[in-house]
Amino acid sequence: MPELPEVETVMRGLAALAEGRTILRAEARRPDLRWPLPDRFAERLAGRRILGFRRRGKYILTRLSGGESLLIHLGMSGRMVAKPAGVALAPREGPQGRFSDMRGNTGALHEHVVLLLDDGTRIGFVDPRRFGCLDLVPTDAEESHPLLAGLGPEPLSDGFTPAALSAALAGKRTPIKAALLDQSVVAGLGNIYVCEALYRAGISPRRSAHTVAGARAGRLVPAIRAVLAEAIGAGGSSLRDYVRADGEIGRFQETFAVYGREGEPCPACPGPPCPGVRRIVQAGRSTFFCPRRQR
DNA sequence: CATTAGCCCTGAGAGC
DNA sequence: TGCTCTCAGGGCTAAT
Repeated sequence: MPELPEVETVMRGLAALAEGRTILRAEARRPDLRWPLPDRFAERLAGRRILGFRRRGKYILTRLSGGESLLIHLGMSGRMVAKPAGVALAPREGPQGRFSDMRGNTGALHEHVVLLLDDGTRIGFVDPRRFGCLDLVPTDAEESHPLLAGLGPEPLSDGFTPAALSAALAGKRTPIKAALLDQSVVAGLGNIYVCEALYRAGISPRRSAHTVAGARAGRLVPAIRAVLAEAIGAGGSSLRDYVRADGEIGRFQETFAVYGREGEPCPACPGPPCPGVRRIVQAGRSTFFCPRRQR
């Protein structure tokens, strides 16, 4: 479930491995991702130099020579699995399975796209559920891409202020939980970090979005910032491995106060009268919160 | 226009 | 042991 911190971590890992390198060859093994790969995708990548990386919301933008950028979205289950130059891809156990192509290269099952770099690095886009997508976009028009055009402010940027958030929430009658998942309100939050940020800010996920203004918005903005910054700083400890050869999935849930902790004591007010962490369903998705601390 | 339900997809885990 | 069922959810489209 890559949200902003995981995408940031993956992007940094890719940058360390691939910035300045040239794509010798690309393979499109399965074009039917969330949207079909663009025409002649693999051919258009070959020979390009990788100039730099940036992140926008949950999207990675890879600036290439020739005036185009590679847009990457990891969806729900997407990973970038990299084999650094000169390192053999370690055999891997488990349900991911393995395969060998006709050249003898091995990779994980569901490896839909492969980039081969000029120093021998091999980067695979692996996405079992295929909710992710890849596209090519003119670099000078990245922000006009249909998937990026409607995104709200970056939560870690200066533009994300309590006043800006209040303005974006004004008139919205939906629960604040649903509003924060709306990428046009703020870009990059997913279910986990919305739950955690609302907990830190002491705001009920059921509260009508337009009432989050003034002091509440003043608490929520720094709460969002803090939880994202901590998650990034924690190494995306869960997902730093996503860009490693072994594709190991790290620890995840240990750092969370409420997410996935239904029935457990609230970290801030353990014991009665606090009923502990509750789970409700909003817009078809689980919300975890402390009903005593969050109002 | 605002909001919600449905859909896509596969693996993990629970229950029988 | 092995099957079936439920859940996970990002972001779109269709329906309300």
